[in-house]
Amino acid sequence: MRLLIVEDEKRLALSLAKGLTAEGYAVDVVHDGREGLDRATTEPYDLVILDIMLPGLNGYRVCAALRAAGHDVPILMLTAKDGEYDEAEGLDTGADDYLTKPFSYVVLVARVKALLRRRRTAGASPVHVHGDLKVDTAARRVWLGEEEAELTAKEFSVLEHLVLRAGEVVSKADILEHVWDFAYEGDPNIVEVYVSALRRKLRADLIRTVRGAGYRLETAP
Amino acid sequence: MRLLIVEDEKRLALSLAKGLTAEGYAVDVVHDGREGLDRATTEPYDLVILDIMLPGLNGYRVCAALRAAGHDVPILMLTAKDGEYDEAEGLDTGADDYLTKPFSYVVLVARVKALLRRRRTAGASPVHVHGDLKVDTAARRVWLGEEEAELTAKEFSVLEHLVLRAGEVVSKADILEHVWDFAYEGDPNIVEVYVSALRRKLRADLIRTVRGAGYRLETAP
DNA sequence: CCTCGACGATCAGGAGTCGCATGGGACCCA
DNA sequence: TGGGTCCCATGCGACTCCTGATCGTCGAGG
Repeated sequence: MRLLIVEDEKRLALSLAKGLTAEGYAVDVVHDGREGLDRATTEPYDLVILDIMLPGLNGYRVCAALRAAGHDVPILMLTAKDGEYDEAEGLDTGADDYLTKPFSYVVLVARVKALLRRRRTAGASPVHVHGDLKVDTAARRVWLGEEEAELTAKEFSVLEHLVLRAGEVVSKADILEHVWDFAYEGDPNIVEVYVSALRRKLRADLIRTVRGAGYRLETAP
Repeated sequence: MRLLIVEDEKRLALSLAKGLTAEGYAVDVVHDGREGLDRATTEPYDLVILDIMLPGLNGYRVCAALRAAGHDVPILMLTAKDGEYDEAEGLDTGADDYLTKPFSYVVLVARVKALLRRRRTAGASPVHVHGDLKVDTAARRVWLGEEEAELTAKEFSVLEHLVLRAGEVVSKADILEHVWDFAYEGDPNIVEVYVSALRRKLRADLIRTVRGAGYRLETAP
């Protein structure tokens, strides 16, 4: 799951990014509206956290422009508490939810999770079952049969991405784009390393290699 | 399409059942949470309409129990408008959508249809069937009858291109352009090589040669 | 009906690519 | 400072892909 934070208050942006990264999300941060719009249109984010008061292009306009361009990525607006900006206007321009500053970090995470779950296309349940594999994306826990597997954050993210598209072939480039953030420029070998780890910790035949195309999580055992 | 209604207000439950039956759905009704959970785990429903305030086991717990058991049937929650129950909590436990009482019948039907549609489009990958040939482009898998065929990346690409234009004659130049780099300058014999491989791995008469023009995937056996 | 030429099919082998495993180093957090 | 995660690099093994050559087949015209 990959998030974009568009927020010009750098301290806030940084602390959010840090916290959400710790939750296991891949997080990118930009500080003005124009760049936020560029990024959101070119990179595959699962959610955008969008401040309203921004240099360059304000949050409303970024939001409206995204919707106009046909992007339906969930957008969580951050509004100032003084009511100078209207939350209803935010929802009107196509935002999915809003949060009034100041807010607690716990609330933010809850909203983010709720939005991701609500918008998820492939079955809204946070629990995915394929054969004897069970993945709880909300709790970030994995079971193989009765046994729970201990995965690292990245391992889980890779597995999550495969599970969300179970049965389909997912290319390494696709996994890279969704699981790693913008700053990453390494080679796709890293995906192989993580798939290898998942096979070792789970079961080797769970993730099939489709040579020249990518990986596929097997649905039928 | 088979629906389960778990709702203890018998008048409401009955009127919903009647209406949805008229829409062409097969509808079962139960009046308490425990029985709802039993039914939902043992019978194959396409959607569950679940009231929150229920005798026996409340809606949240039914929903959570279903998810925990690995069922990903779409769940539409019915919540009381007084906010005594939290809609966010409903979504947290794994519901797909919620509706606040009182609601109009039209809205309910719309939501039901939307949920069923969302599920269908999400799960369905583009599968092409021609005679006993089945090609799943998302999974990159090919079956001939019951037997799955193992194709290499290039073989699959060539077949995919033919399948997308099934019944039409596709020239070798056309295949070259789409499957190979546009800059490819090798000789067209390469296409013949791959068609040959496909015939060997699938069935010889599946791909017809049209001398001087190209190849055609047979649609009728 | 036969012949010949052009087009297509098939085969095998080597070059190159792709994927896997592994170990080590950088970094972070306790 | 120590444990753990994450990323990088390397070497190996296996498979794919393409080339070129030979063989087969179709069909038009003599």
